[in-house]
Amino acid sequence: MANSRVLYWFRTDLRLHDSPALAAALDLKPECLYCVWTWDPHYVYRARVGPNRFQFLLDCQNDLSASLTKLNPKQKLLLLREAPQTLFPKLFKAWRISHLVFEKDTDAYAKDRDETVTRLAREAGVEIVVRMGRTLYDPDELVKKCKGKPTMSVTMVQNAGKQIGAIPRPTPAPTSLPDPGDTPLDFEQEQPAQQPDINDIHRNDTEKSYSSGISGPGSDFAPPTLQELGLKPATTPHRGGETIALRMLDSIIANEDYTATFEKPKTAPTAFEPQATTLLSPHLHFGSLGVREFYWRVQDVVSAYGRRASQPPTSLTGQLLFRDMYFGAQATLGYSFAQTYNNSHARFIPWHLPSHISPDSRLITGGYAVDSPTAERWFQRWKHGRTGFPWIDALMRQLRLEGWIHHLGRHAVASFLTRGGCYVDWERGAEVFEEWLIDHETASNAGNWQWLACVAFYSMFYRVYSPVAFPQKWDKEGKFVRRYVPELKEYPVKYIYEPWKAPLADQRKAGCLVMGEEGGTEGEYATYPRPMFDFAERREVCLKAMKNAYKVGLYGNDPRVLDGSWRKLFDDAAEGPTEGEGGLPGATIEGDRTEDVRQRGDGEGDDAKSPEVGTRDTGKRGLKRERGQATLDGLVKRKRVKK
DNA sequence: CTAGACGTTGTGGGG
DNA sequence: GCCCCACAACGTCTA
Repeated sequence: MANSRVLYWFRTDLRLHDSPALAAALDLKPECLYCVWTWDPHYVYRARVGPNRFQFLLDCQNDLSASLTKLNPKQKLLLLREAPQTLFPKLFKAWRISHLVFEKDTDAYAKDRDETVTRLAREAGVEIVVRMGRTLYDPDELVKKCKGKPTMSVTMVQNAGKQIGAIPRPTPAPTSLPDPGDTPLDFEQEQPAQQPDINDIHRNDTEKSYSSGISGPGSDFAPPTLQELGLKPATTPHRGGETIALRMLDSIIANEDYTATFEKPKTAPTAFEPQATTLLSPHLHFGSLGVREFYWRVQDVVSAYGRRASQPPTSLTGQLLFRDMYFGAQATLGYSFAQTYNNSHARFIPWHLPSHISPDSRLITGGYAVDSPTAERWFQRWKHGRTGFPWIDALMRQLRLEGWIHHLGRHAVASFLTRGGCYVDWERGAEVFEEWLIDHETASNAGNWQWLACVAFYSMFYRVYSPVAFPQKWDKEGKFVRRYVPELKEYPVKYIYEPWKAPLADQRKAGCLVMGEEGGTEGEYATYPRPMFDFAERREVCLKAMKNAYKVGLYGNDPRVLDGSWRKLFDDAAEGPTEGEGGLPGATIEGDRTEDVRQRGDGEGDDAKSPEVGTRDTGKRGLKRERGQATLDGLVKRKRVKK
């Protein structure tokens, strides 16, 4: 379209190849093209994002910006430091935008945000172009073909997919780009409120990404640095960016046997350097790899390979179907997909450490009730890799350090925290994964936690993962444990998964004594914690409790769950906070927390203590899932900064 | 409607 | 390495 001035809004599509939305933008034959990222306070302060995932995002942005410049020296990614909801009306005018183009996003917050932006664009007379490119199928279409029901099995996705038709081939990356127009900033920056800042546990300095105007400290629209965000250094070896993603995909595809015969359950969660799976998940999350590019590159190898190729759901393309399944479920259920409360498809189980619920929004707040000091201690020891079970601790330490663990490793730690050990609410575990995973995707994370906790998607709760037996399927010698729990490096193979069974003489010889809860040193020896419970005993307790909760048969939207009267259906002595009769699942609601336990940060010694029974909160009343535009407005300070 | 097979990824024992 | 079974037993999908 002649004379069109197009604003291309990058979000979770940080790539040039396989982007239907970018192709649509270029189809407009724009007179000028602005490539924009809006630096959203929702992500900076109100979502759980550790330094590793932030680094991955910045990698993706910097790589994309360089690629844009390669196609046209005048182009780059223009990072604008303001929430899109407040920025766009000003920007549309200042840059005389005629079209706004972006990729469709069905995440709950993204839907709210995009509805607002769409309304603002309409009011400004800006035309909107939206294309789907994030999943194999448009989640809304999937759901429509399922008669409005959430996609709760891969079979449903496959059947719906057949009706929708073939998955489109990827669109090629552009080979040239029009110039951007001028970028005047003759308007004021609306600064967000820094509080609540649920990421402050990851900062060792002040967060400054909004304090130097819309175009940043160099006035050049460059992405910020971790230092500007006040974040501690990243520790992951996994780096982001489309260039890396495409190189990784090339090397996977080059190995035809691996690509065509991949079977997820047979890959080793204990493998490191190299890992057994593709490591492409964070690239799919940020969009530095196009999902249809991945699908078709694999599918072409599979088609040529013949009968010996593996099939969905275990094959590589099968993994993508699971991703679509979770997106389809989330698209139907919205914010409540990420919690049990008010979720029609999640089973209600009276877990320990239940979430606080905001009575107005019916959404979890980010805080939780400490119904049992023991469960809280278990949770903290789990989070920081000091359970005394080397397999679990190695995984949790790898997760914290590198931001990625193998899918089956995620199974092991999730089963252990919930139905197969601690009987702690899966929402606690999901929050830790959200904080630390570089590939965190709300739909997949919530869905997989529901799967492992046996509250949805999966129900064979009697299949419990053993922290001792499971890893031995792949790693008899315990190489993985020795890598991530180095204090056990010299332990005999016989005791590597059960160090508490090693005779004292062997412990001394290995230079590490099994004692206490913390780990540390004792004289000349290192120490490793005793196991925090007898696993066989906890397995029995959990099985009995799960069986009972299944028999009671409540779902998250049952009136008795909503009003707290579910307790009448459980024996007072049953596992979990089942005593008494009244109150919401979390036993506390907003404004009712006399014994608020504040988060003590992420440092050493922040766990393994025993807080009093009471409540625990992020200290900043999360509100993470509660924010529509109305509440977002409330969080935006009206302080204006002249640029 | 029912019956039976199946469900990406359990464990422990046996062949 | 592969298969089978018992354990005690869930929901979904298909015939």
